[in-house]
Formats: sequence, structure tokens, C-alpha cells
Amino acid sequence: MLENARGRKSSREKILDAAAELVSEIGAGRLTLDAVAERAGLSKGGLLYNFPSKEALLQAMIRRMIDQVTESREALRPQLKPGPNLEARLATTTLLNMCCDGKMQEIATGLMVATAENPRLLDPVREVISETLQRIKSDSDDDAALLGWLAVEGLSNLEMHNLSPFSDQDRERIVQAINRLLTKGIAS
Amino acid sequence: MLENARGRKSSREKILDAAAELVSEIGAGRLTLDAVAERAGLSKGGLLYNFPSKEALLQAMIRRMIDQVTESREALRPQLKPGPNLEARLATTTLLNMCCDGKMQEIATGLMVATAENPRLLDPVREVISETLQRIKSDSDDDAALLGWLAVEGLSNLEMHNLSPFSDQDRERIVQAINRLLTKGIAS
DNA sequence: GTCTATATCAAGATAGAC
DNA sequence: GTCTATCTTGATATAGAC
Repeated sequence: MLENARGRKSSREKILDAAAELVSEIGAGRLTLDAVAERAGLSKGGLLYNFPSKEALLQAMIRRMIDQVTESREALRPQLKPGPNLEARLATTTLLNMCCDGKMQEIATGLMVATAENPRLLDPVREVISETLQRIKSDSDDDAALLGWLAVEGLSNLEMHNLSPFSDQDRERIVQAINRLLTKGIAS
Repeated sequence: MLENARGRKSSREKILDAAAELVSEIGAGRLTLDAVAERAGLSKGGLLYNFPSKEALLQAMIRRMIDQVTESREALRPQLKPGPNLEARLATTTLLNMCCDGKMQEIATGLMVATAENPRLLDPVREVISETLQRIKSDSDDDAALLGWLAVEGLSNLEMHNLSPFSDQDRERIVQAINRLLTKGIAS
């Protein structure tokens, strides 16, 4: 899907890669078509052939980020043992994994550009989040699942913006506490 | 502090108000000095006398947002009954209150502009978050406080970007669950 | 499908009058 | 302290050649 018959990345993919890299390197507000074109190894005209406007490019960036998250979650599904709060565990683990390999930064800053340029670009994200909530609700009885999910949202948001005050040790304890919450629930 | 001897707002304050309003109305990426000046009721020259550059304006916006959060927290302090996890309860309640009156949106989008233009503008925010963590750690023994705080961070982040999938009913349940967590801890 | 050249414009910032 | 006028830059987008 991502490569053509010869096994080489399409211009489209190269452009999206370049844009994602740039956004995490130079910051969201400084993403320009010139820079993207140069990084992707083609001219601005070539870029604008593939994406007729900057907004089209941003839209495609968001779309791809969403698809990556979904893919990660489904790749993880067969590895988790069934049990209570499975969907919540899937959602949280997926997010936590992404934080570590730098992808999350790209996603965050990508979203940043999106909201800065045009809040409507976030519509597909809204939809995914809504679906995730349904999923989590559909397989959990208590509120622990929601709390755990929200805590991970909070943690990854902080990490996305380089605002996390936690040491590695702190983070490890927190992750374990969230897992405990998802398996044992809130004290009654 | 915010008003001069005649009880009228200073230009500085009018400008900061205007900028905050605009950011929540037209989006972070579209905040221009022209627009701010017009909304504040003065010329661009006048604006640039008060804030010599756009970056200076953004910096002041961030500063004021932080101060508002701190003030809210300290105003709340005498109203909460002492007990376990007081600092965590203060932090979470403050955040949750701000979400409701629209201020939070302004803050969020303000931060958005900041990161888009220049990640370093977030340095003071980093500092505040770090202080908050110290505060919370210093008066709680378990991890429930951290989890509750993170969950509220997650919730308010979603609400800040208009991404919250929760109904009023959902939200109410979640807030209660967080309070339960902060008073009763995680099941062991 | 990709390139170069160019039109167009918006925005930040400066200078100097009042 | 605020205004108007102007400079300058940088970025999106178009047009048409290859």
C-alpha cells in the first residue's frame, strides 16, 4: 500500500514522511511548503501536484497519523490476554508505546499545526476518540477503565509537548499504577 | 494591579484581553498583530509600543495564563477541607473549574500558538507543572494522587481542543470517580 | 509528473510625526 | 503613548515549459 510496484516509496509517501520529520524538528508553526519540498527531494511545483494545497497536505498528515495509531492497536490486540477492560488496556498500551519511539512527538506537533491552521482538520480525530470511548465503554463495567484511559491521555499529552515532569522512575511507577487500576479497579 | 488609578484598564491589559479572545475565536494560527490591535482598539504602532514584538506579546499571554491558574488555586485553598491528597485535590479542582467557564479554551489555544511559533515559550509552563508535581508528591503517599491528576490533565486536554467525547452525564461520573480515587486510593 | 518563474499577498517590524 | 506610512520578507499558489 505504501510502496509502488518497484518497491520504492511514492512521492506522496516521501512528502508525508518529510513533513512529519520537519514538524518534529523545526516546530509546527514553521512548516512551509518550500521546506517540505526540499526535504522530500522535489520541487515545490512537484509537491503541489501531489497535494494541491497546504491544507490538503495537512489533512493527509492527520489521516496517516490516525491510521498509524489504529494499526498499532490492532497489531497489539493478539498479544494481550483477554480479560476485563481489554479495550482500555489496548488503547492505553498503544498510546504508551508510541510515546517512546518519537512517533508521538510527530503526531502531537502535527496536530498542533492542524489546530493552528484550521480547527476543522481535527474532525477525524474527534471521530476516532469518540469510537475509542464507545469501545472502552462496551467492554468495561466500572469507571476505572475511563480513568486509566484519561490518565494515559494526560501523560502522553504532557510528553507530546515536552512538558512531562516525570523521571523514568516516576513514569514506570505511574504506568504500573494505571495497569493496577485497569485490573483491580478503584477501592470501594 | 490590573487597572490604573482611574479604574480603567491599561492598554497592556486591553491588548492581552483582545489577544486571548481572538485566539479562542479565530484560532491560534491566525492571530495577527493587526487583528489584536484592532480588537484592542488601538493601532499596530500603539500595540508594538506596549509589546515590542509578537514574541513578547505571546510571552506575556503565557505569563498571564499561568498567573490566573495559580490565583485560582490559591483562592480555592481555604475552601477545601484539609485531609489526604489536598494538593492533588487543589490542582484537579482548579483545572476542572477552569474548563467550564471558557477560560480553559483560551489558555489551551494560547499555548498552541506558543508551541507553534516557538517551543521555548512553554518553558514557564514546564516550570509550573514541575512545581505542581512536587507539591502533589510532598503531601501524598500513594500513586492515586498522581493518577487523579493525570486523568484531569487528560480530560481537560480533550476539552481544551474540543475533542471530548463525553456527555455531561459521563463527565459528572468521571469527576466523581476521580474524587473517589483521591480519597480512597486504588484497590489493593 | 516534475520543473522554473512569477504573481500575489499577508504579516512583522521600523521611522518619524503628533 | 499612540498614530500613519512604509519597508521587507517569506509563503502560498498559479502558469506554462519540459
